[in-house]
Amino acid sequence: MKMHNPPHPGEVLRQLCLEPLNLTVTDAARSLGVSRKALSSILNGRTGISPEMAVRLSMAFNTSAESWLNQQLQYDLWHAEKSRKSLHVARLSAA
Amino acid sequence: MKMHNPPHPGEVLRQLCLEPLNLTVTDAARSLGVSRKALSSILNGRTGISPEMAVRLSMAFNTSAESWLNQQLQYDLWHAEKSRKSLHVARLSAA
DNA sequence: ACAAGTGTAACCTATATGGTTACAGGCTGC
DNA sequence: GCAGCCTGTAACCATATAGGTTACACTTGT
Repeated sequence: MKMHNPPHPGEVLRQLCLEPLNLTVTDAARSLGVSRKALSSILNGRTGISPEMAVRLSMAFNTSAESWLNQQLQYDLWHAEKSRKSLHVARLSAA
Repeated sequence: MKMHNPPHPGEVLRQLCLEPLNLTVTDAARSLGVSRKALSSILNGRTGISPEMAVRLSMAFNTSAESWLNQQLQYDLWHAEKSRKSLHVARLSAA
């Protein structure tokens, strides 16, 4: 049912990529070709994973770009669903 | 392999939701609770599907918000992959 | 004490979403 | 012909996001 608060992709990135390799934020950012601030912002849940960042992560960690964007999608969607009740939309489909 | 240029979600929206119900852009926008310009911009591939818009579509057409965002993800990712070669990223993982 | 790593604030930029208004073109019916 | 409706879109606005640089304070290890 996927009803639980999905973690921010930044948490996953830190736990699954940086920590196992004992990478510092500074070093990882340098390798990714982004600023230390950009990576820190993701790791601390302040910024989402952009399509370009997903491609960078896939290159550096030999993973799937789609999986990163999918985690971001789940995270964004979960928060968007919280405002579902406040949107006034008329039903147009059959049922 | 999903290697083909994915269609913009706006095309799909028009063909699968508006046309079957004989909905005008004006009427659909009113029902969705957004401006006619916002919907037109999506239908013509100029704007992506935002999380909030995905929830609106799911309410109006009794569909899954996730499916709309997934289509958007595929579309965005396909374009982001095109710049993969121009990004300088150092490999950090094992292989 | 000093160096390294970290989070983050302040500032800049570019881009994206979406609203309102207004216009021009295409139909359709009278 | 003309009125009415639908459409795309331009111009303008506000807001939010992503990312860059610089600088600062804090913590930790040597």
